[in-house]
Amino acid sequence: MPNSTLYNPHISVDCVVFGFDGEKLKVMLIERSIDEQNELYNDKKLPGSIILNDEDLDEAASRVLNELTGLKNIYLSQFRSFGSPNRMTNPRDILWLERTTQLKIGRIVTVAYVALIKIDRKIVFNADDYSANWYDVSEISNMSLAFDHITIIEKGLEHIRHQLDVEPHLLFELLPKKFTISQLRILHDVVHRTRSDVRNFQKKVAQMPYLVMLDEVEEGVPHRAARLYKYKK
Amino acid sequence: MPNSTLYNPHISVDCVVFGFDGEKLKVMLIERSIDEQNELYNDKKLPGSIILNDEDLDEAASRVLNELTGLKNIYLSQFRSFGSPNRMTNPRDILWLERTTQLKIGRIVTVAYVALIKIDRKIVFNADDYSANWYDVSEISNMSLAFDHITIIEKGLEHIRHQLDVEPHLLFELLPKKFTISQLRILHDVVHRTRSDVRNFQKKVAQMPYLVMLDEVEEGVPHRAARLYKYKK
DNA sequence: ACAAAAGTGTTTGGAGTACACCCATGA
DNA sequence: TCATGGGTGTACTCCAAACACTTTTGT
Repeated sequence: MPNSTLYNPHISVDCVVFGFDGEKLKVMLIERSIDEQNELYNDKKLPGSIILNDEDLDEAASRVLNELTGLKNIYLSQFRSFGSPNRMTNPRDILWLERTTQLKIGRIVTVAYVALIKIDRKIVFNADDYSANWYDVSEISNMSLAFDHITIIEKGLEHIRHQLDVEPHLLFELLPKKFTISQLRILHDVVHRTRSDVRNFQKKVAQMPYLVMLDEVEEGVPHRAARLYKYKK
Repeated sequence: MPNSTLYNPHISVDCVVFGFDGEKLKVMLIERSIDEQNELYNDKKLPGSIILNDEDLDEAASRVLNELTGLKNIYLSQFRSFGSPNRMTNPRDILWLERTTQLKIGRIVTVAYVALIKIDRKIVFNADDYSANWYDVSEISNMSLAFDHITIIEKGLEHIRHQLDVEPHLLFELLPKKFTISQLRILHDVVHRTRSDVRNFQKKVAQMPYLVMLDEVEEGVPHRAARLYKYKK
């Protein structure tokens, strides 16, 4: 549990963790339960934490992801900070914060990150006192989330879309190690909200030096098996 | 002077303010003098401030710019936060902070903004206890700046270059209300570090719906006067 | 044999790039 | 009249987009 000499209770990090299940773009959220006058209230929040006193922001975000998933070397990129005084106005959020941190909390400015992870990695959700799940990004706007986390997810989505325009190879962070061109195309279309032509896509992909064709095909599909590829450096 | 009930001494904003003098891209820096054991030490810093307790981050950045220049409606965009514990390790910076704020200071996380302003606006630098000047961005790397402000400027420059790729009309924030195509081209080339062809540039510019030709030409030039344009919405 | 997705070329239009000369003005 | 920058058109290349049929494999 947080301790006031270790933690800096004025600054936090939050991670918008994206994944791809083969069809939809997903975000990882943590279930939160608050006992409020004997009523149990459930909602969701982003993975995050207030920072440690001797910790850099990037380190804090890595720590959060590692504590959550057990993974290291996840693509992680800071995209924006949120510090409006009204992000702390919901009494439920204040109550939850003071209970979980055991600290007196004023305004917290949060530094937001996006992370990209391969959903197929066997993720060990550290489920002692919470559980985490994947949700469609399209469902988020109807959900009940803590603080201003809906806004943070929306901005994170915008950011990663821009970033994927600039650095298309980041798509590979979301795919399994071995993948088919269809999977890559579907992912590309999901993030760019387009429907690209199969032939033109093959052409474009053929010019990517970092995409290497393997001597393997997919297995267990009820039709012609597609060739597998991997991302090289 | 800051007062601990008004100010939040854990979070600050810093502004990387860009301007264009017709030839070079400039950054605004504030002169700082520190009296250190009877030696006067001079260096420079970005305009910035710790935030007020009830103030949003964007508001704090606007306030800083307004206090500095007297202007409102300046283009301002948050681009990154800096919170490494070592940004506060120079004893000169700590000394300066505690003297100017009269507060006990631990680590400060700063939220950095870029701003674009028209250098021709008659800026009233609020020069009671400091003075501000424009410096070539190319000179910055050899200068002595407070905290991690060199890094912040470099990242701000990267950010605004990207942003100008995405939103080319932001260039007009740096030009006077009325300008020539040459001025626009030179500015474009300075920020993109290119040398574009005059004819091709005219062609490109002719397709910008928001660029309107005026019935005026520049004055006082020792050669054929160029047509003036303005930026419309 | 059939259902389902894999894989494969050509044409066309628009955008970017390269390139050189005459024009208007002030000194 | 000369020096200085202003203003203009054409040809080529390359990339993006549109578009339909044959192949492979499992059931």
